[in-house]
Amino acid sequence: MDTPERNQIGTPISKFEDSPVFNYINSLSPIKPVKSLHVTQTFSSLSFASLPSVFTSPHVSSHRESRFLRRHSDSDPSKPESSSVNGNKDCTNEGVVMDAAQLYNNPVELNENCDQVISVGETSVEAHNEHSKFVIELPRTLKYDCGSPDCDPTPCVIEADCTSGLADPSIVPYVQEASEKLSDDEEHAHLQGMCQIGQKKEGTVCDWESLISDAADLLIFNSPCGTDVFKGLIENSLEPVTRFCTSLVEQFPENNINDANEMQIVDIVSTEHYRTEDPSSQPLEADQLKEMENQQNKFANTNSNKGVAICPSEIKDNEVKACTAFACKSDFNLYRGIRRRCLDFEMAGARRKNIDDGSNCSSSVSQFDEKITTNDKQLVSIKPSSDSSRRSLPGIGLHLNALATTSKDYKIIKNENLSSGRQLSLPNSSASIHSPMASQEPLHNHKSLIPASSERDTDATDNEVQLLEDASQEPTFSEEYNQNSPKKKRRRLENAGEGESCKRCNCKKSKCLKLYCECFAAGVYCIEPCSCQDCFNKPIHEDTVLATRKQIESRNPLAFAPKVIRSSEPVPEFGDESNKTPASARHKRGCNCKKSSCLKKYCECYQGGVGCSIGCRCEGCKNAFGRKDGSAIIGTEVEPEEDEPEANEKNLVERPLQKIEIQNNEEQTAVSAHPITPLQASRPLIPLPFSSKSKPPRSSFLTIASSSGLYTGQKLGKPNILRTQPKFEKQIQIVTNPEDEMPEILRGDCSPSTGIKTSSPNSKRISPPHCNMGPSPGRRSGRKLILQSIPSFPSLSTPQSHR
DNA sequence: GAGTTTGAAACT
DNA sequence: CAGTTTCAAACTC
Repeated sequence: MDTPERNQIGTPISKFEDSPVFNYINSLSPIKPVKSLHVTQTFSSLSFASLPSVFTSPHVSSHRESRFLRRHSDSDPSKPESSSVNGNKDCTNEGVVMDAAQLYNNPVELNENCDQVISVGETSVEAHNEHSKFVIELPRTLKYDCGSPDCDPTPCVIEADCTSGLADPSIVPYVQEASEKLSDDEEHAHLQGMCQIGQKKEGTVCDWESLISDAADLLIFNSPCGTDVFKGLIENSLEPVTRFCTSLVEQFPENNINDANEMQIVDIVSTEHYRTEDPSSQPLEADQLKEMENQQNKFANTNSNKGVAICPSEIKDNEVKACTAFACKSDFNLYRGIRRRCLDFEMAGARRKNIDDGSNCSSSVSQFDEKITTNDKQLVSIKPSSDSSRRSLPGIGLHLNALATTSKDYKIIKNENLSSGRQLSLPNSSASIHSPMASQEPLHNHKSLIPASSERDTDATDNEVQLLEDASQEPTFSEEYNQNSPKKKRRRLENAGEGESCKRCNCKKSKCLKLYCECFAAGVYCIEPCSCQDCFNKPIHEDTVLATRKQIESRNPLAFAPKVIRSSEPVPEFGDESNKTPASARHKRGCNCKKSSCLKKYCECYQGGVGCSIGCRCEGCKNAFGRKDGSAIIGTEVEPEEDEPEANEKNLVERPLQKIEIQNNEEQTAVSAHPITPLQASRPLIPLPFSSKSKPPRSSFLTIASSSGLYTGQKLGKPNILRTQPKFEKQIQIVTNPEDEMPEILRGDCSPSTGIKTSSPNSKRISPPHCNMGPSPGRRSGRKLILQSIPSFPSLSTPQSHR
């Protein structure tokens, strides 16, 4: 896959185009393969190398051009572009797309990137090469500068999205408040900018198509909703997306009520996603969603005329996505997972800073949190009132796992199991903004929610509401949750096992402040299901947690990085091995098993669903996923349960991209419904291999996948922030192909299982800090992009994959 | 449910 | 860096 891919890239796109699947996909959505490619690229921004390749491929370029051309043409007629204005618009539109991708990589950057994006978009029409540049540039911009002047306007998009995330009617007021509270004018400026942009957008009806197309892309990325959902959602969501900015702008200044309505509508969209993802999700939401849908339909009709978009729904949903915004529902989970870990602590720290500093970022972050919280409340009980309390909550700093990030996720989480969900969210404003991580913060707030939900998925709604309320009232809610006896927790975990990857810890001596603690290692706060004793891994002890984290990180910067790294590309070093070993992913440091033969979960490699690599020091390795010696598991050696997954993965890897793409599309569509893919991609990776039996991999493993978006996968089972691998796994087994496909994409990023091997198992090197995203430059990045960005669109993936 | 095994994490 | 201890999950009964 690796080396050949690029070469293949050169292969005529026609191949794919010709494929029935490709045609089918095209027919399904307005989105053109080009876009998907584009998007993916953007997402993959992380991987620079890959991008170029993409660009190089005629296929991609052509698509892009077509896409951009359309936009421009559309936009142009409708609106005479004033450079600045148009730029903003473009940014918003493209920015959205970009955002999704970026979000993964660097949510924060998105804002800044907007300008670039805009330029890119324009340039793209002229020359795709520029796009490549653009993509490349993104990473550069990654470092978020709150102060960056350029960013302010464009960034608004992202921020707006985030704020829009507040979209929930209840949230709106909060958002406004937050905006008001924001010490920095910048945020206001952003909001205003967004508003302006949104207005501009409104002004241009023509833009809709372009927007829609963009939105479609976004949608795709965001949620791989089932085809049905996808169609419907896309239509709805797209509009909302485009509207999104405008609505936000307008709404803020104008009426909350109106906004609320719109927001609801938007929410509906998001909720739909949730539904798709987790049917079991909160009943309340379901009802609400229905209502929302109805309203939405009405609203859409009315709005369509107005031209005002209400993307808030997406925003809302995306909140978790938060920043990632629309992008990638499917992906969000994965990305989250990945980032989550890396970011979590950092974010937390950042967050603190923000809080302390009261910097703009912080404000924004806080807003997110609040918004999120509000959303959650709404979701659960729809009680905004608690916000104030939450704000006061000390623990805010911790971010929930990325998983929970999106509002959807929240819902899901609630439904599924929050247990895993709570990550220590990063407080950083940037973080919040950035990625799903941002959403995580909210999670933190949601902690109460999470725990409740975690335990009782089914009952979640009522309980959740109460919990939420309680939480709002009591800062320490998390502790309360812990009440459960450890055994119970374990049981839960076990039971949840499938759905919740999130296992909860049972620490007795570590106070949950060491890596021994799965929760802590995963960057998540301990919750109810945890049976830990003397736990300090709670929002209440945020400071302690952060300090400890820093300490640990100082010792080992990668301590919180995902243990299993899956790269689409084979790691250069391990190239040979990669070939040998079937598993695409590798354990960061490699295992050291001596008695388990790497056939039990004692083995982190096995647990992670990855094969052992050269880096492993294991003795008598029989890892079903891939032996240290290089014997591939692929077909032959597999353990019954695991084997299948692996085989699938392998197959997937080897399978023609087309298939994968197709599947991906399906999955996406389905995925929207099923978080699975994302999750899988993210955490699930590891878990996947495990049979349904296999418990969800530990957080650490999950991390990679999870961080990224892992979560998505969880939808299937339970959305918990951390992982709901079990379901995931099941799905995987069932749908092996689809998953694999997704995973590949994901893998490219992180997923352990299929990904081509990337990281060397051996040493820690693995995940760079960015880590999650795309550890290795070059191809990986490319793939990652694909996966993350939009797994969905085949076209994208296929071309690359063929490469 | 209790106890054992295992290997990572932490410590020296 | 290597060896030892600590720890909690995974596993067994």
